[in-house]
Amino acid sequence: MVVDEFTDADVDAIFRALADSTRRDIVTRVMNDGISVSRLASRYEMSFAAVQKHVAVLQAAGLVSKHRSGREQIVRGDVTTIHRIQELLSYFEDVWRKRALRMGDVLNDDNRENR
Amino acid sequence: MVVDEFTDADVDAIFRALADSTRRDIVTRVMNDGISVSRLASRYEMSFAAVQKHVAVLQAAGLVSKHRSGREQIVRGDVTTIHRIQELLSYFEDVWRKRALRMGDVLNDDNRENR
DNA sequence: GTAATCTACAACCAAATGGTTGTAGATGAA
DNA sequence: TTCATCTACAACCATTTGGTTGTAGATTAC
Repeated sequence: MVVDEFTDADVDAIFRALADSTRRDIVTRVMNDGISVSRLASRYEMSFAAVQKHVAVLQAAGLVSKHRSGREQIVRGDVTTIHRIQELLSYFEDVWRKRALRMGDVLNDDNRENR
Repeated sequence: MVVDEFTDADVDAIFRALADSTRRDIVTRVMNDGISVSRLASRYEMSFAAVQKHVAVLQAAGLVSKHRSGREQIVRGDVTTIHRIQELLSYFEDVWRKRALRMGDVLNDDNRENR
């Protein structure tokens, strides 16, 4: 596991969920305020069922949650998980940056400045 | 596209490449110093060809590069792309954190047109 | 030279993915 | 009640993914 709270499978699911532009779009859309699945679906050129599946993938990854409101199902960004994912992304930034720096130490200055 | 330099397909490939614990492990391993594909393969319980494919996925996403050294192929973290990906991850952190702001401005490029 | 090692790549396979259509159950509106 | 809307979910399909084995080409070691 990478960060305390996440298992490898969790991280897989999160990155997997983000590896689709429609799903990335959905996540940012529902961060403002909740949007019903049907309203969401009307904005994409695919079937309602397809959007339903995308939402399910995001939900399984913990990026969004759903709650009923009458006959509608409201999708919204799951703030707590989003925050944990921010930490996850920061973690990877850290690992890469530190490792890259360590590699820079090994190399000479010319190589460092080549970028 | 989400960040200037990346197309949607680029971002797809990057997140997709990271959605596998073996590949995440490879990325962090080769950040220190380059490792040959065979040496890399010896550390995982899968065939050489399988590791070869994982490296190919990472390479296609721009996360690592390969260069020949004799009969070996050395895999190393592509520092410039890694840096751009750090910016990408920061971008998503920003978008999510500032979710109270108008979303249309932030993600217009990523949007399909509504009807 | 021959043998061992490293890589590339094709062919194949099972499972997952991303889409579709169709059917059925709740719920709200008239 | 009746009808329209929203959702859930199954079945199906094509493509991709992640793995395998096998073969062949370079390169190094002896």
